[in-house]
Amino acid sequence: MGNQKLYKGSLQTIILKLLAQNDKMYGYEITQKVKELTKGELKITEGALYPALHKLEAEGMLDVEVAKVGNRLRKYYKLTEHGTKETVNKLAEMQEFLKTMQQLVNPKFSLE
Amino acid sequence: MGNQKLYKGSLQTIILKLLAQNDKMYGYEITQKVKELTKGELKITEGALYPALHKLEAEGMLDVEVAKVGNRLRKYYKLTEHGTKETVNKLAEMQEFLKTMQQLVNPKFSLE
DNA sequence: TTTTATACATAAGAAAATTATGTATATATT
DNA sequence: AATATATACATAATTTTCTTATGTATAAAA
Repeated sequence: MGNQKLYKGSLQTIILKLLAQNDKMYGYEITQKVKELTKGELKITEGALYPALHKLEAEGMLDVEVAKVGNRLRKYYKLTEHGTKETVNKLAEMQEFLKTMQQLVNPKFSLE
Repeated sequence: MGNQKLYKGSLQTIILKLLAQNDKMYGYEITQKVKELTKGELKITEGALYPALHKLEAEGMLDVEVAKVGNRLRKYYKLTEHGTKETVNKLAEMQEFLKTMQQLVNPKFSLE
């Protein structure tokens, strides 16, 4: 996990993708889900997550719904219509980025 | 090219990889090579490149050799022994990052 | 002759994270 | 019963890494 800094710039896309496949999620749940899906490779910190969620909400990509579970509160986030459209774009951009980087760092490329 | 910010954090690795396969290169050459290899997808700006080269040099990853071509100067950079070792690590980290991100954003993943 | 390309560099500012800190409840461990 | 860990939110200070703007200078092309 010395590659945490490579994830810089991809947090928004990760959040949007998770919400696209899970309908609604709350912050803490997102951190746990990412840890699980990446087998501990990526640990989203609260200092990164919450500001990112607030920003996505401010941009109209997410709607919030506060729920009380026991005596503790949760903020459930879900994609707005706009957010759903943007998710498609962000995922396409991510795929292109991954493809380009793969070509750049692929050992085979040195044989050209 | 709305995905320039996804490249944040990967510049060092890109530079090292290019130097691993080209022995020695100068700054401007690197910007052109990246533009060519990525078909214009990624344009490295001077404001990002030169500080990055200076940092790699300060860290003992690169050696510099100044050359005069015509009346203009070039600074050729090449990997040090330490830089060569670090390149291997950085490339491994990059591969792991790409693999993880691929899994995270892969549409198929939503079928689990 | 004026624009574009080559070739370096740095400074100001923005974006996105890390690290540290804070509050509070719930559960597990000793 | 006491303490540590997990759950759940949040923000502030700082750092990293970039973009944008600016500067200098030579060479080639329009």
